[in-house]
Amino acid sequence: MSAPHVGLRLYNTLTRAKEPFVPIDAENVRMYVCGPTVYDFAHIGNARPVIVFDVLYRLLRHVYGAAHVTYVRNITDVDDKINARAARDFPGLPLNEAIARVTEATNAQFQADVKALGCLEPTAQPRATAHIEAMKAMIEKLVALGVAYVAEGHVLFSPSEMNRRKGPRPTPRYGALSRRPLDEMLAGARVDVASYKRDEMDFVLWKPSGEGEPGWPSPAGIEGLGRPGWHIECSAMSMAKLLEPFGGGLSCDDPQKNVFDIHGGGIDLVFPHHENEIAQSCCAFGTERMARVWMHNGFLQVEGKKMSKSEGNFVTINEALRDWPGEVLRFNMLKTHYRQPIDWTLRDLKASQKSLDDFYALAGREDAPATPHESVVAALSDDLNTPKMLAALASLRKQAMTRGAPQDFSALAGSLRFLGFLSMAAHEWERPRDGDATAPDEAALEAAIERRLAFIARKDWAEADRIRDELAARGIRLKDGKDPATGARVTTWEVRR
RNA sequence: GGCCUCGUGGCGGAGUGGUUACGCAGAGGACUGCAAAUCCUUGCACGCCGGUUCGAUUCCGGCCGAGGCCUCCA
Repeated sequence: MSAPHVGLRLYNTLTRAKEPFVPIDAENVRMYVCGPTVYDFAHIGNARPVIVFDVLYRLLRHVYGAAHVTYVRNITDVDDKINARAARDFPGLPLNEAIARVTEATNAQFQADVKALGCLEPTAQPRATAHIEAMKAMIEKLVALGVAYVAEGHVLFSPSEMNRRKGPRPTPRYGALSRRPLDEMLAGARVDVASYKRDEMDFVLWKPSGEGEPGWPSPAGIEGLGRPGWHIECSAMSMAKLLEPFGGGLSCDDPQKNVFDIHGGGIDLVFPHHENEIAQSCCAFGTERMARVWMHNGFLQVEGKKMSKSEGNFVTINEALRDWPGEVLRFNMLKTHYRQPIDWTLRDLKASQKSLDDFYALAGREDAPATPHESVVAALSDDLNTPKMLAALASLRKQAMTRGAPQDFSALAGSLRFLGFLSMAAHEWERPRDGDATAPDEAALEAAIERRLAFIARKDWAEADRIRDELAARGIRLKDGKDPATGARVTTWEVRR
């Protein structure tokens, strides 16, 4: 493995402070990020954590070695929203089949979307439906410990019971992550007051499935079929992928083995989802923490407004990819620090496109390995400061441009590749993408350029400009350059967005 | 009501107790038949009021303002 890295600092929501990152085991750095619920197209807001934690994944691989980082991003494929969607879209099919259609199609779309955004595949992408047994085992453990109880076919977790416990090992206070005292939550609670709950704040670990709902045999003590609550899914899947393969798990008494390094997600998940995950996992394992570092990305607005279907500014990744190369969306996302709110605007997208055009033109032909310059690593090591990283890239660009210096853009190219950019060949980037209705006939275009150059040679400016104007009307901009050796005019073109 | 984040130049967005990133846009220049592109140069800021300090945009307090979460949500 590479040398221990002392510079990485990450903001930890648990402590509300930037802290030096020290992995539990530098040979096995482990990160879990809450993934999508696959019931509909992912929107551009969903893309933010995917891109942000992809950058962190790349950084961790760089620091600790690619073979020493495990990145898990789950797929939630059991959820009442999925059921509703399946019933709506496939009314004629048996529900289980309809659900399978919805989750398969949505997941395939999601995978294609995030790949287009330049994201590496996580080490594992566990599906909830493949980990029902782990969830049940965890639920049974929580019931046995007395922090969860069975009522009317449900299993409920009791935060107040958790806070009453004084075991040999301290568990965190419920509410420690979101910093809200339990009694205050109760006072202002706007949660379902269901008859089977002992307490308003109790949340569901397992619920019974009625006719026409997906179901699995219930945990011990409950008859019939049921399905898991949302929160237990992540506790079980992180256990299955980040604890058990490394010697931890429900049968392991060593608390040290039942904590992983980083847990990420959107800031809206802090409460209740992550609070509940912590409650479940820490009680089940008798640990003080579920993960050492909790990271949360800020929200995204579109043109200054909260994205919503009623506002009509709801943008799916898929739609955005029709208008922009994935790398432009990725670049645009990284212009803002991940904890800040980001305003997604057309204006910024255009600027991002321009920046990438520039990078491709300068460094797109370099075949440098995907190794980041130290200045890029330094910027990212400061809590993923991507704006500072962009300044570092600008500096690399400037250094290479400096008059008299060799035109070596390999540091820039290597850094961009490391960050998931420059994945296309430069000439591919400059050409319109497949399916673009405005894609010109390149042969005809080259011929027109030749004709124009001929007119220029005769100083027939009127005819030469006429050709340029005609092309411009079709959205094609000509750029005249000089061959550095001969001084001859060299004309290139680009499609204006 | 509770918890949290943030207020930096036309815009985006870093950072710092004193020499004020970076990008886009703007201005001037070079180049060009004219443009575009490219290159060079360049103007513009730290919400308000106090305090600490030799000195604060940077630390502390207050105020004003914006946003988020507390319900499914990235």
